[in-house]
Amino acid sequence: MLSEERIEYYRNLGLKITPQRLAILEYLEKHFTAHPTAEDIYRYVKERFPSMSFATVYNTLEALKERGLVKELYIEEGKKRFDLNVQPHHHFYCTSCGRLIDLHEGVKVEISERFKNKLNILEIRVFFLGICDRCQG
Amino acid sequence: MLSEERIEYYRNLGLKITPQRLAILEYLEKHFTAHPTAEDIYRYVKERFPSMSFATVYNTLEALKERGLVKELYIEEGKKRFDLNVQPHHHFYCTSCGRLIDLHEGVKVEISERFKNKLNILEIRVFFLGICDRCQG
DNA sequence: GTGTTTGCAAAGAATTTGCAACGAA
DNA sequence: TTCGTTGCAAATTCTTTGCAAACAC
Repeated sequence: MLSEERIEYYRNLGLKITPQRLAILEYLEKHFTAHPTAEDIYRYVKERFPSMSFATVYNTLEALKERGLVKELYIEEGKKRFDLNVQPHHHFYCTSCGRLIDLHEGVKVEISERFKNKLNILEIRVFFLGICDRCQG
Repeated sequence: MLSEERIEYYRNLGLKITPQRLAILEYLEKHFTAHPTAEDIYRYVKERFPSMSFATVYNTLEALKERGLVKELYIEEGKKRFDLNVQPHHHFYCTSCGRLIDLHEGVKVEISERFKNKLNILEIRVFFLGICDRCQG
């Protein structure tokens, strides 16, 4: 359940707040680090809104993306994942279970002066592949 | 045109060398850093083999992947790109022109002990987004 | 009331699969 | 000869689009 302030926040960004959008936003806020696919969101929201269609999921996510509220990710699969966390951060992907883990600190990237001068780097994403703690031994 | 040694190398990996596969391998070797999509490869090879189908492109790439000769990449789009360069390296993606540039050196990643202990990291991929030299100014 | 959103169905893009004919070794 | 490959077409998966009815504001 989103607070009135939260709803107002989204409304002030120019989003018309429909019940469907509320449900999608609730899902995203509740599963902040889950990197859901459109399918994940659809399945969840469909329970409360049986008439919900994929078009609405994609429309809403597109509207959120335009306002900088979500980021699209393509991770080792031919489908989008949506990340409500738009703060720069990195990801660890478990090749065993497919889990995607956010890494906010403990990662530092150094770049040579040559690249810094040649390329205008706006964002750095580090993607780790390996076996997560749960899948080990 | 692939050399006999090169062809023998592929054959020794258990690949049956058909003319179609030769054309695909030639394309990949000639465009080593191009990160082509299946479509790119298809278009090129179709010129010499008008009967070429996407199924053959995908089949061949799958066979190459199984032998560790290509890597699949998903970069900011819902389609695969194929990288013949399987040596660990990083990528710069130009958000202006879509060009993907290989970075082999000048990039260093430091990880905290905590992550190193918790997660079994097998591969690190750094993905830079920004404006490439050609698109600046 | 106005303009946006919803949701259906259809279209589109990328990839995969089934299978008969073919061809490399 | 044998078994893997080719290539067509159909199926699948994911995403987008057109449009009339519904709804937020």
